[in-house]
Amino acid sequence: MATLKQVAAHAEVSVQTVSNALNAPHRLRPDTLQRVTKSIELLNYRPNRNARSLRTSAVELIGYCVPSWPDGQAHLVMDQFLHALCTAAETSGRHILLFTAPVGVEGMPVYEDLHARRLVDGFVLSQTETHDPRHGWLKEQQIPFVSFGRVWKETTQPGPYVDVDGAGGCAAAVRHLHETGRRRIAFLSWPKTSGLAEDRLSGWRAACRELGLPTDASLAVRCLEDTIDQGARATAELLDADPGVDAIVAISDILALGALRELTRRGLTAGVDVAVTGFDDSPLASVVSPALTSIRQPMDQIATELIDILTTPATPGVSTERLLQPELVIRGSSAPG
Amino acid sequence: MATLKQVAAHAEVSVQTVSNALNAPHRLRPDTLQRVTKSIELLNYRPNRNARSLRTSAVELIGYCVPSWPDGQAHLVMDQFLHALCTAAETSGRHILLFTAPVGVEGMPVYEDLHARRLVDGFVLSQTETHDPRHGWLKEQQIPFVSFGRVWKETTQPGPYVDVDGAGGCAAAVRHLHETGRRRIAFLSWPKTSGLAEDRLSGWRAACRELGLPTDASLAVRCLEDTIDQGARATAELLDADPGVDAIVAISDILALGALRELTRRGLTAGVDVAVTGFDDSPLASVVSPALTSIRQPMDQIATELIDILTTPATPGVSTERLLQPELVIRGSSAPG
DNA sequence: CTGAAAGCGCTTACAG
DNA sequence: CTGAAAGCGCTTACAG
Repeated sequence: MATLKQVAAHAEVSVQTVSNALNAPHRLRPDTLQRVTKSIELLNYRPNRNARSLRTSAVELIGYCVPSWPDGQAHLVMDQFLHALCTAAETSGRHILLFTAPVGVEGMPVYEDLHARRLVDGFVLSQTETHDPRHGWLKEQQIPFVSFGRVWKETTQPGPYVDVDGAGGCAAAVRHLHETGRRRIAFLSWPKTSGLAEDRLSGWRAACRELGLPTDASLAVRCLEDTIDQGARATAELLDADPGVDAIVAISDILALGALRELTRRGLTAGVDVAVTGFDDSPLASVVSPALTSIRQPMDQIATELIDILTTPATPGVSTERLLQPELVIRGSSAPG
Repeated sequence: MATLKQVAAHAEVSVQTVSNALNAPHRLRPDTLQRVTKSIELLNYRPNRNARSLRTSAVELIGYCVPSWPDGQAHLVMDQFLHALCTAAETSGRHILLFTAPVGVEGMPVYEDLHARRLVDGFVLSQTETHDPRHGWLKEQQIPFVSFGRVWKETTQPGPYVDVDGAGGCAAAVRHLHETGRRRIAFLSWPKTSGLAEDRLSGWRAACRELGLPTDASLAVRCLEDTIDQGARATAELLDADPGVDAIVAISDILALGALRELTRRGLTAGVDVAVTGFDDSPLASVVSPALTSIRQPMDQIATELIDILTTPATPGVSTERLLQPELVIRGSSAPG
């Protein structure tokens, strides 16, 4: 493995000059630069990142805690997110370091340790929970971070974030359903304790009101778990109580799949008799039949913004609170043919 | 941020002694050790990993290339795998570094670069393909790696691997179905070009023969894509051609879900009229109704073995080719009630 | 059991 | 535009 020193000897310049050739090429005379570059290639030289990091005290590594899930709960878009995050990090010359940590405040010593030992420069948080304690903790410790997702039920956000406008997404789904002739649109939701659920629900309610559609309490159903069974059961209750329902906006693809199953069981055709939409545009959406209309989070953009915020020094006038618009992907479950 | 030097000054010993307190505590007199330990805690000292790595030229980081998937293809157990891999790495004092790379041999410069710049000590490969070029390339470059999955259609494996006995898993599924009274067991597979598919298929065939069950060519159906639609279509063809089929072993959970859908469509009850099994025990398996019997890969053990092989110096007599047995998780789709 | 010293491979003021 | 030198924070023979 060649070192700076060897390259310098080979090119007959000082190590400083080789370093400059790599990090500030404009400082070299073109002929010197070319000579040095040639030696670098010839010796197949690669700067040792550890030496560099030791000197600059920047490791160009970003920590991300791999979520762990209760049994049967899937994170169907995690591979999309990780891929996007990784790509965005690489575009800025960085990489993602994965780690595990206990949920909540118990996990914070792990974050602190990784940062103190200089394994990472900062963190990307996700799976933000209502009253998530991590953000405030990291802020207090002055450890750099950015959050994918707002901290719900806080008056002010405890740090920079990127998030998707769930209310906007659900409102767009309602408008699409209205345009295609639906007039009694139900909402399949999660428990009230979820800030995420309340956000999305509010989008459904606002859009329905705007369009003069009903928003009876009975049209908004809560599922305790994010499973197909729960989605199917809630749909059954909904249709039993109110046979006039002609569309269902589900807060997740999984619940939407449950709705589709219940429709099939009743001999109804999704997209014809009752329209259904999901959320996340997970791989499942395009794999069922009819394919599921779903609200897609712009993963690449999310990842780019996260890395941008984390790696750009705070600039007055540049907001570090960014709300992105999701995209409604229309398929057969809401628009047959 | 405290340094070794500061801790040494505080404890009134040399830096060497502090270093020993951390890395070889048995070398210190108990009272010295205690004094040093106290100073470490008091100053909240954490060794700088970059300095250590520069000195020892080991970064304790393992590279893993995040797979990217064609649209609609999900990797439903990737989060389980990553979580297990991360945990196993941490148990050995290491971490996972994520990166992206082009598929096949085009990606190799990325691997080489990461290793040359000392961002990682070695690699864990997965998503092994038939005639995968990566293994041989890394071996030639003497870059440490271990593979999750054999390289199919090679006579000898080009390096250490951990894999799951797909044939054994499918054979276990067949035996379970036979025990519960099934006598005409079909197999839902992928194209012949997939070594993985041939392995699993061979287990189905061997177990059927052993039990005196039919293995007609018409009982083994190929699906071109791993989608629910394809699984449903193949199941329809199968049942049309051979109404006597009373069980289906599917090579993936997705295809199994397709089979379940087709059974429902025909008014048949999965687990009663026709038994169905899947592969991977993905989160989907427990989310459908009836829940899906599936062949579970032992992710924690896989991850532990991978990290063990990668971090243990080659020892004569210790095999670095490890084939693990999957576990059949029995649910309603093959055993109602 | 403990200490003084060299060196891992870089970057960066500073001087010429 | 280029070079000599210090130093980032560790580990590790070596000597006492």
